[in-house]
Amino acid sequence: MCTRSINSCASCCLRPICFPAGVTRGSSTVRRLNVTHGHLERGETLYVSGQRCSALYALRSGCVKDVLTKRNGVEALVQFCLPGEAVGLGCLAAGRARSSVIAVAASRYCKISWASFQALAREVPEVAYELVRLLAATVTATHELVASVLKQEALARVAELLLDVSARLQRSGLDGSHFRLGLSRRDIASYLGVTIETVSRCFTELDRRRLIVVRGKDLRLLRPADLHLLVGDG
Amino acid sequence: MCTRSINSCASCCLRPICFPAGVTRGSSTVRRLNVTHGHLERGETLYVSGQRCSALYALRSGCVKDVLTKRNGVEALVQFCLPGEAVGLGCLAAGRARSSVIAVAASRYCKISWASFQALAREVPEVAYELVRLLAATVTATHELVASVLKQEALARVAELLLDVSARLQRSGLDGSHFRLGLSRRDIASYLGVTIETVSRCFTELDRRRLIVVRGKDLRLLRPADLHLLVGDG
DNA sequence: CGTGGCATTGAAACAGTTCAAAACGGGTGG
DNA sequence: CCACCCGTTTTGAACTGTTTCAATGCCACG
Repeated sequence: MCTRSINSCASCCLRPICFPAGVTRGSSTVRRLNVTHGHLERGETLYVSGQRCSALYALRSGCVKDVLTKRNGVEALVQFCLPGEAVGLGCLAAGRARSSVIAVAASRYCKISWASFQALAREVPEVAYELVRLLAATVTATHELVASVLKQEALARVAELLLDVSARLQRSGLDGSHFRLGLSRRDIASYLGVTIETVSRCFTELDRRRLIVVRGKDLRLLRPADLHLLVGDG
Repeated sequence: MCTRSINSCASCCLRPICFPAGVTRGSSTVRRLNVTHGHLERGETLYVSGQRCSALYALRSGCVKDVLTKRNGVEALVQFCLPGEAVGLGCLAAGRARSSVIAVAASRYCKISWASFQALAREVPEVAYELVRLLAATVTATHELVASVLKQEALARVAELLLDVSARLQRSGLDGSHFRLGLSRRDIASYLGVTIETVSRCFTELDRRRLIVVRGKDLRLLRPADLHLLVGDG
């Protein structure tokens, strides 16, 4: 991941919004959404916590992380996005971002302003329902991942993360068995709730067991079935 | 909590949907939503995983838990709802529930079918945006709680849970400093990703430190400020 | 008044953290 | 193009918190 790119809207999760099913007006709906494009270099931010922000973003390529800073200054990586995925839907809650979105690799994205979205939704109610569906899916996906991660040991947490990334890449039509994970060990550690040393040891152990091949950030899943076994997905 | 009840729609999180701001048609909108009521005895289910289900639910009283069962049979409590909160919004993603909702105390609820919701949303687009807002708020709240819980030790996790419950009860106009937590130790342990023994020891320890008073499921928060200190909300 | 589920407590085993040091890797400047 | 340097990653060893296993206590219910 994070080096790959989706090359069409076909596998983008905002597709149901840009190209609502049953609306045969061709590209007229997407044109009315005023989709703008942008790109971020590694380390640049899409928006930062506290900033006014109401828009839909979809990642076209690269990888961004969603970082939450607590009052005591502790940072936590709460989410990361791969090509084809929606970014930072949480900011729709208050119109003000509660977390910062930072590129961990050079990235390109699409942006739909909330005003444009509303304008289209007024004429085509289905697009609003699609957004509801997308958000609900985000909720369930988060719940499932958390439930899995929270009650497993470190090795299984790392395996879970890899399988999650793999499945998400495949959903976007990318290679799920061999990818570059832009997140640093620190990012992964924060996301999984363990220390960077533990993450490193887990990668080493999974490699030693021949379940994956680790070469820095380049990863190859050798035996996904055994990884699933490890995380208890039987 | 869980014995209390909200006695009006004023503090219900579906209020913006049932009574959209700016719509002065009085109760006509809520009437068109065909809100139905129901109640559950302790242990009864609102719906179970796999069941067709597309509706908005709001809890009026009691307490329900949202349980996710993995393929290997392991269950995880991914969420629980207090009076005034929306239940199981995740099922809107696929129209089929991926988790089961079970009452941990006798509960009453309101139900709005998806069809009724759509019918109203077609005329009053704002209600769709309100649902989007509600879902987005769920996403951020989940992220914040997970980020907090995942990287803290057991004692802080329990403290975090208590503060979360307290804040949510207050948001619904209920007493946030003295409540009955319907969840069993097993439920809490599952939710926090620790064992029941650890949960028990944490309650004992918080009681010993005079931060809370524990009498079974009846809890009293004595020094919320110190609890916040403990979880790093300084 | 027993019975069974739930909660608490204790002691030993273990996984993960912490602290410290060495190895690696990517970028810069000579 | 190589040497150097900084930040990141890996590895090691001691320590800490959590789990595990086992026993006891408690309360509701039949």
